[in-house]
Amino acid sequence: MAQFQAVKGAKDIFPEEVVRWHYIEGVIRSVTSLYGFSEVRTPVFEYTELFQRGIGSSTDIVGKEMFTFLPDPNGRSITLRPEMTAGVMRAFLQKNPGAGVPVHKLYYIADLFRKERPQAGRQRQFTQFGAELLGVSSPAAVAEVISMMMQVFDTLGLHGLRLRVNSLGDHEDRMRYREQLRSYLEPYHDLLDEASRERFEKNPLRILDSKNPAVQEIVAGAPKLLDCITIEGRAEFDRVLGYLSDRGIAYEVDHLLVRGLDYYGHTAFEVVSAELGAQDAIGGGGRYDALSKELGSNSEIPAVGFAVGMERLIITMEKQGLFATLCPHGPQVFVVLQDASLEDEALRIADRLRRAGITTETDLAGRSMKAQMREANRLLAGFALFVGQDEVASGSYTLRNLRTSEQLSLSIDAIPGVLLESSKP
RNA sequence: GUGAUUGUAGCUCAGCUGGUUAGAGCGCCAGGUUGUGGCCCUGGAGGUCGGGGGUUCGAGUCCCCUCAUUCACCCCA
Repeated sequence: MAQFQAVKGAKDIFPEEVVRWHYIEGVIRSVTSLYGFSEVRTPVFEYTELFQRGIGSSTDIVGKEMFTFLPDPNGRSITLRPEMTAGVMRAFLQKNPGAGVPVHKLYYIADLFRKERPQAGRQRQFTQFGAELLGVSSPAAVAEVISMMMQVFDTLGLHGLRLRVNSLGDHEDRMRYREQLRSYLEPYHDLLDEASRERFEKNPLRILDSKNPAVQEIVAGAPKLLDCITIEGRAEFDRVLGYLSDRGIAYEVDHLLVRGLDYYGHTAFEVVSAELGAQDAIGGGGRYDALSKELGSNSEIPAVGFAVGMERLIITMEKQGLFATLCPHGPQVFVVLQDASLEDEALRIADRLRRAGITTETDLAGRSMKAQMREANRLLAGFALFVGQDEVASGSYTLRNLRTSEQLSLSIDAIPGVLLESSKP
């Protein structure tokens, strides 16, 4: 047992896996650029009030999951970001104070921190890929954002994901619905579990997405949030659905979908993967028109966005065998030296090959030739180049093709050409 | 925060109702091939059995505490 291990809920990512991240990040960068989104990077910490105001102090995230600290005795409380939307909006408002807001399209791939108990698909430090469309939140804008998210999944080859959408209406709609839901649940009050009873007082909407089967049964007959929405709101939601159908994006309207963050309103959505176990949401998002004012802007900036959990994405892709094509490639050549006295010569040759643009490795540990050859094989090197007394004396080096086992004797000057030629597809 | 689970070699794991020097596979190193890999054969190195305490003639095995892991609740990506 090592004396130190990674902090609970934090993971090391080694090269074999980093390859996967690079691949996914590449797809994200290309798809987002197709939609005209540009990357934004914001600080990993923010003043704590930003999250209290933005996410809402009644949420679990703010209530009990934040890594918060005081930088110095008289300083302001600071928190490691538990999500990106509040920070991106803050950055945007800081850069564009009070300006008439044109459309801005931003995306990010960022590390976040939440002090939860780790479990499958949940870590204390995790990464989200997300996008924020600021300045419009029209049905077309909502559809655009959902469409981009789905295109990323699609390009990665994911299948069997379910997109659930719902409309949370505006604030008044929700207040109205809240009362309807309360009066519906009233007679069942004693049948509800403890958590649901508490929500009955504080935030009855959260009872809708309870995992407790008994509660789900009760909730199944509850009035629908969608039915409390104004005609205009309902029409907008239908237009979003129309755009999705139009683009061939499958969805299901889920009346029980309520997102946990306070700033969401109107359209909300979530994508779940059957491969994930209990934490099955791979991504989610919605409209958050109210956030800008909550953060002190004097004009409301309509906005839509989503976030996708990178680790959950990777788990799902792994389960679906989508990394199979990602084959590792070794160095083009491994320089094998006969004995330690030739180290200088071997390093000179390696240096020369690298300057010629050839990926080259050599033994740095003074190991036997057999061990060096095994290493070359393990690394998936294309060739082995032998550096021995004979070669140095004659100036003619032995180059062995490790795939075909063919060997050639070549002058150093001829080697780069042969290697470059052989690595062409 | 709550519940359960697991913790033996670098890795994946065996170790029956407590009984002498703790095992396997893979990996690693060396040799079989004194200048050559992948397959095969032989040998070798490597373990405070998570940590602490207790019961016992005797504990990897039983009890308590503790730390860590994993999964679930909660919540969310």
